[in-house]
Amino acid sequence: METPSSSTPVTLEDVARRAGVSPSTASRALNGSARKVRDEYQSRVHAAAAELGYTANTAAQAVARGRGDHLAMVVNGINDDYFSPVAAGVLKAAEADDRMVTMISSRNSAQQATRVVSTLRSQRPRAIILAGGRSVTSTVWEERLVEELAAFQSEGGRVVAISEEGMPFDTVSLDNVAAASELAAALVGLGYRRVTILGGPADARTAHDRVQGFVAGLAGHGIEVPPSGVIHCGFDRDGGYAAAGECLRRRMPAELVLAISDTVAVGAIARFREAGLSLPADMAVAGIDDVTVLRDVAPALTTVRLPWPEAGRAALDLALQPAGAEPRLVRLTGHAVLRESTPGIGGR
Amino acid sequence: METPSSSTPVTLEDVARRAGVSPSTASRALNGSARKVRDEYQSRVHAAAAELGYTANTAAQAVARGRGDHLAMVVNGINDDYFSPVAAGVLKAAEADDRMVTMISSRNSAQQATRVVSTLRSQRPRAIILAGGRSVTSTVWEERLVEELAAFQSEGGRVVAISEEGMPFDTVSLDNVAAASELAAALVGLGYRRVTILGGPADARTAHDRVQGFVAGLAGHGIEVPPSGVIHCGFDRDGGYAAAGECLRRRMPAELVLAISDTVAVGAIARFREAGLSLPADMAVAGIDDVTVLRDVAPALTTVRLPWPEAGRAALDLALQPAGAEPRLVRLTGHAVLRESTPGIGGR
DNA sequence: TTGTATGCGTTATCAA
DNA sequence: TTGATAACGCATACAA
Repeated sequence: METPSSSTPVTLEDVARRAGVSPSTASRALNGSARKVRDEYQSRVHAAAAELGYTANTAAQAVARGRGDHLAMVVNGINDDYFSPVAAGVLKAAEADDRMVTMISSRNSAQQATRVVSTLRSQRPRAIILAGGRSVTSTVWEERLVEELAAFQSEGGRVVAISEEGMPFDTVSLDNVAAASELAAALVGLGYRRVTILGGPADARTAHDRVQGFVAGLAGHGIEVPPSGVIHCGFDRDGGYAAAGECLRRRMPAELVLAISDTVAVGAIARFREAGLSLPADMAVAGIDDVTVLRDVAPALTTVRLPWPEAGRAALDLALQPAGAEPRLVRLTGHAVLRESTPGIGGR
Repeated sequence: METPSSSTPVTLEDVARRAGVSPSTASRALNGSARKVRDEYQSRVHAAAAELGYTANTAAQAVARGRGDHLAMVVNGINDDYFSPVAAGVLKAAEADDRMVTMISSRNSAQQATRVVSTLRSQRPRAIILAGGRSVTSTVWEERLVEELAAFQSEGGRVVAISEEGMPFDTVSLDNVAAASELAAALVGLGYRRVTILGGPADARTAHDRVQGFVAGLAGHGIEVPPSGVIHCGFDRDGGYAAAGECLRRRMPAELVLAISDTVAVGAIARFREAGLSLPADMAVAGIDDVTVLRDVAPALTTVRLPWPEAGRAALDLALQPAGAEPRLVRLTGHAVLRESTPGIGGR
């Protein structure tokens, strides 16, 4: 209960001395594993620790044990106040487990990601969680990234990737192709025929898969999307805004716009509205993710609900399990949620 | 360039041996401060480090130096995919500085926050950033929290609070009273007279200040808000939704609803719409924060733009400076942004 | 079960 | 400038 106005942290030795036991006993009583300490000592040590305001030095523990106990996560980038659903999912799960997670942004670049993983590695965390961010064709830097992660793993760390499959690590994958495909199919069912796809960055794996899913889903119902029917853009609101502008400029004959994400969809909606279109009457728009912050935009956005919280949970669970002989794969799927932004077309 | 498939991290000693120098020299060449190493050794050590793929063990450094170099941040809570603007601001600034920040949620409770700070303390971070979350009347747990933080500071750590003033630490404050007041005044200028306030949690300091600002701003123009004109609710979308429901139930004669935050406002909008009201014709709504994800809700939300990115930057800068004799205070202000959700009333 | 001694990877001290 | 040596705070193998 003391708040020493002095300046040096209380150490385990201080506690031990106060409790009249050896440092090892204090260690076992406080942070040790199997309870092998006499009840009397146990309580005396705890009392001493409380009185002194002792807090274990996790850095020292990490040195002694060879590895820390916290998680590290690499996210793609940080856009003002919108936080990637992936990151939120992991953070939420970590919150439930009372775990700390160190976050760092890869700034949307595999090169930076490599640097960043190297830095992360120096923290000796229990696990590194890599959230999204791969590109279609694996670049040199991406190979270096995998090497760096593999090195971390071979040192005893755990690595788990979220989003795209194909990395030699435990992976939680959201089936982007299936998600996009299901959505596309559902919308064809509502009568839409002429569609334009807002495809995000051409080299981003997630975006690529979703576009592919859209195309496949449409093709399954006899609708072909010409290459010109896919407009590439940034993966955010502004990207969608710009792409919608492009869509208008080209006077594309679309009655439905399929965006690779909700945020892109929202940007598109803003642009269309600015152009004087009335939504959803003049143009239907759908996205993917089911970002809850956007539940209340008008018209309510048709989307695919992706189980981000579950993905975060799964990633954490994988991270806490010891590594298996083979990389594990947890595959999660989403489902289309049809709302006002795609009321359907009477026709055909 | 090697990726050892073995299992033990490369240590400084390995590097030193490889370079034919002592560990001390290697340490100085790689992580040391003042350059006092012969050029030849310098390059030999760096070469060896690169060849071996050496990464400094920050945990060990933290032990040796007595303190780590990363930042820790306590946020209020994590709501699905919406991330507090404060946290985003700090993270963004950290991204620019290439710094890692360990995040942990206080789960909206001072008691948990105390626990959490204790945990954080054990990491021996360079600084702890506390984002919001204080209550109006300081509770016992809040006192404990301050004690805990003070202890951390007296051990050489830095503490900086964001949001409310009044803590004995360096603080970045967003003037909530002024923000709310300015908004209220502007809206009175648009002709609104009958207003209901969606006030958030009665005991949350930020919410309290904003309500106070609303009341003051209205009072400045001769408009009194009776106690019944303030409806308390959760600090999130669902809180706003519920409060708007309450507002309808009580048949409050409002023409304008002032919400303490954009998310609360959005919840309210959803509820009003559900009730068949046409916005903004039947009801004007305004919030505070200017959350960019919500820029595109329809009708566009009138709000107060708060400089969260700047706040994050300022907090980081304070955290990196050595502590001063007196707690520093950086005061930031926001400004009202009038948009479609409050078109104004011709009247009076 | 408890204590002693040693080690973890790095930095700081102090001779050389 | 460099290098041996002693911390740093904690965990653990081993002996008691």
